[in-house]
Amino acid sequence: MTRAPNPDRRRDASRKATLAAALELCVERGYAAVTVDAIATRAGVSKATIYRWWPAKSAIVLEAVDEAAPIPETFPDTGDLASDLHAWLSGILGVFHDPRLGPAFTGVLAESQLDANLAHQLRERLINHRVAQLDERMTKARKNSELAPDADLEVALDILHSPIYRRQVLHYPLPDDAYLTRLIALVMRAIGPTRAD
Amino acid sequence: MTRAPNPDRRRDASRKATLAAALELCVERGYAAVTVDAIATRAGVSKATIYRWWPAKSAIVLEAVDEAAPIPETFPDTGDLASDLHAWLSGILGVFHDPRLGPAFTGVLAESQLDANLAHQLRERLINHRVAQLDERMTKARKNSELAPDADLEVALDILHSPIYRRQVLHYPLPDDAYLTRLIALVMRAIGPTRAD
Amino acid sequence: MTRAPNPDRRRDASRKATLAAALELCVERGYAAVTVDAIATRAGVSKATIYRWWPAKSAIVLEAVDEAAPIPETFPDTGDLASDLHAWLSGILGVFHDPRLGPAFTGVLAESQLDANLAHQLRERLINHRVAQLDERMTKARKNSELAPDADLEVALDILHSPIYRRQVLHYPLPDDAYLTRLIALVMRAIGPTRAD
Amino acid sequence: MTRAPNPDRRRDASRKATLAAALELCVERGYAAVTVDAIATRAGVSKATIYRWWPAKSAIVLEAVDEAAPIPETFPDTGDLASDLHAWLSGILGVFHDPRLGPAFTGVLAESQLDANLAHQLRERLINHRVAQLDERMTKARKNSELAPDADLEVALDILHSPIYRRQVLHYPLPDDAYLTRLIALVMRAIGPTRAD
DNA sequence: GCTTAAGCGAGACGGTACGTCGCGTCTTTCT
DNA sequence: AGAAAGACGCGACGTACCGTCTCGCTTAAGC
Repeated sequence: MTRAPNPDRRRDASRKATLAAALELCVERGYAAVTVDAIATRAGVSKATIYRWWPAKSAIVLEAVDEAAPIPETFPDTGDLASDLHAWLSGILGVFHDPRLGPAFTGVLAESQLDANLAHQLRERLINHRVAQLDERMTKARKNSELAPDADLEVALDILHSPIYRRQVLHYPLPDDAYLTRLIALVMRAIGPTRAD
Repeated sequence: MTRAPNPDRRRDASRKATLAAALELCVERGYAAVTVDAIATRAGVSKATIYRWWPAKSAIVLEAVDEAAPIPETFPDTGDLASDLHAWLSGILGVFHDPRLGPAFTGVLAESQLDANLAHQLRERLINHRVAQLDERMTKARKNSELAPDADLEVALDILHSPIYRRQVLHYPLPDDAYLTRLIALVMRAIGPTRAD
Repeated sequence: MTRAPNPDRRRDASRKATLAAALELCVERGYAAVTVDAIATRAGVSKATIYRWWPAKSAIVLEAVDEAAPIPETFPDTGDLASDLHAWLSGILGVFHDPRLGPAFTGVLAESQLDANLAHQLRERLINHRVAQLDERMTKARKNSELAPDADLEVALDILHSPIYRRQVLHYPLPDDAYLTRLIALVMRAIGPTRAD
Repeated sequence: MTRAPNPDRRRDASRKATLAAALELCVERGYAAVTVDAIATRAGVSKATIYRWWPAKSAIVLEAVDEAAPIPETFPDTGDLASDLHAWLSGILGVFHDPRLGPAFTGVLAESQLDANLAHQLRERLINHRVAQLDERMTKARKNSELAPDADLEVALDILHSPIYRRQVLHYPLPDDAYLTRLIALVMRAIGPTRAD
């Protein structure tokens, strides 16, 4: 039984070096080809130290992505919902296209599918609070009559995000701006303010 | 260079045993924990034979899923588009819930995300022709004024499928019937013929 | 370069606890399975402290054995050389059979074989002065005509001790009393005074 | 549970390369500093293969020494027992002094002390049958009146071998020719033909 | 009695070897 | 020639110990 280590005594330099090395290696070799050994060597950190603080490669990369992710966790609010949504979704796509984060994030996403625990971490650290913001904005919009009073926000929200994942998983090209515009248009047509004006 | 083997002399019993073993093991241990060695042992087939005919575990499982998948490749056409869509999407979800296929399919899907080639195979063998059918049905519906003449079918199609994938990847619960109903309602509101103004 | 520590300020409780822990662990797990970490934990002493005062596990155990060894460093002299030798050799065997010291001593002995420095320490601290006593006694005996005047004491001494080591190394059963008697008889026949011709 | 491998299918080249590498590395670095990894690398053999056939480094080195040991398993018989013994013991010492075998044999010997199983192997493969020969020769000599009829051969045999081990363990210089002569002289004086001629 | 420098317990760390596992290739023998 | 059996080289895994280190805390000597 290896006792739990004391986080207070953790050396932050090793932690940072590990996360940085993980991201770099994902870029250079692709997530699947990255090994914990390679991360340790690149970071100048011992494997024991890595395993002391992370259970697996996926956890390292997840934390690295979380830490390095462009922070926009607050939803834009320009008053124009459609364009706010566009900006928001563009932001999400930005992570996939980011040369430094894309390969890493893709890898974690793939592994999440086979690892319920990792998926849980991923949702907690990267997804849920951002989605909550979107939800809030939409709810407010519905109150403000920017949306139909009976708009099914839950489904709408799902719809807005989901195509990114399907395309990512099946290696279809990710949505571009034009696609986003059409997507948002379709959704607004379904849940926009009742056309009875 | 090992010459390509002659498929005519291939022993079909070995092929079937391999595919069956692959599916069983995915059920028992989960896709990630299945190894080619285990498949070979379970199937009573030599590893050399397996590698003669498949490049990797993922290819075996993909073929096994393809072969065992409930075949409904033809789109239902009851005249009621909404209910046809519901049936169709239920069918897709059936593969995920199928106790024999679910774990295997999930695994291939996950690995596809990291392997462009596998994703290509997956689309070719399991996805594209089915989507084409859906596309055809929708196009016909638009012609028949079951849908708005300017309905953005490409996006609509995407939207209908995508939530399954997002939920699958992030380990959210998969859509149930109620959700499908709401999803289809939303889409129909956007592209349905209603706009009788 | 870490400066040499000041022995005056050394905490004796830590030293004793370390030596005791080392012996206990040798008994419980066998010398080979004892680790410095385990000694430190058991003794409630930090590893830094251990390495401040000892270079390695072997040195700790050697010191522990030295300290705990039944002290009979003075050679018995009852006038009967044969029985004195018997008593003496029994004493040596006692260390091997001592439940508290045996495993530890065995371990140090084994490691000595691969570590010239440790062997040197071992001879200095545990062996040489005792052998010197035996030597002295034998020389006196030769002077007193208890032994032949031309007795080859160096070889005789060697012979008396050596079987213990050979048996120890090769895991033959250690000499028992009967064996000692025969051994001493043989030696006395070779170097005893008998040759009254 | 890894099933036992089939020795018939074993690749002899790998076996030989492993044994050779083990011996070389013992010479270059000393037994203690040799690692299984290093043996594998030097031999161009995988670690898995090594562990398939040997349980530990010590077993490899033991087998290597056994295989490479100068074969004289037959006891010389020139009619002159003393000189035969001298030749025999010189032969044993030769293994310790052999630049190719010495370090390896020393290492196995040391480790035997801590590993009853290894000691058993060592006795079986290298020691017992040779000692049996010596025993036979001595018994014959006693019958032929080259030795006293009541000579205690068991002890005598022990005595002849043992000093080598004691000196080896404690890093005293190994016996040289002069010492052997004196040792044999002493033993012969004890068990030689009764001086009443 | 106050400072200060050492010893100390705790335990994280970089390193290195361990013994195992899975991959994809190969060799042998049988059919 | 295809296949079953399974040994092999490779390389990553996750663990264990080593000996060093950094951190506060204690503790005694010198002011």
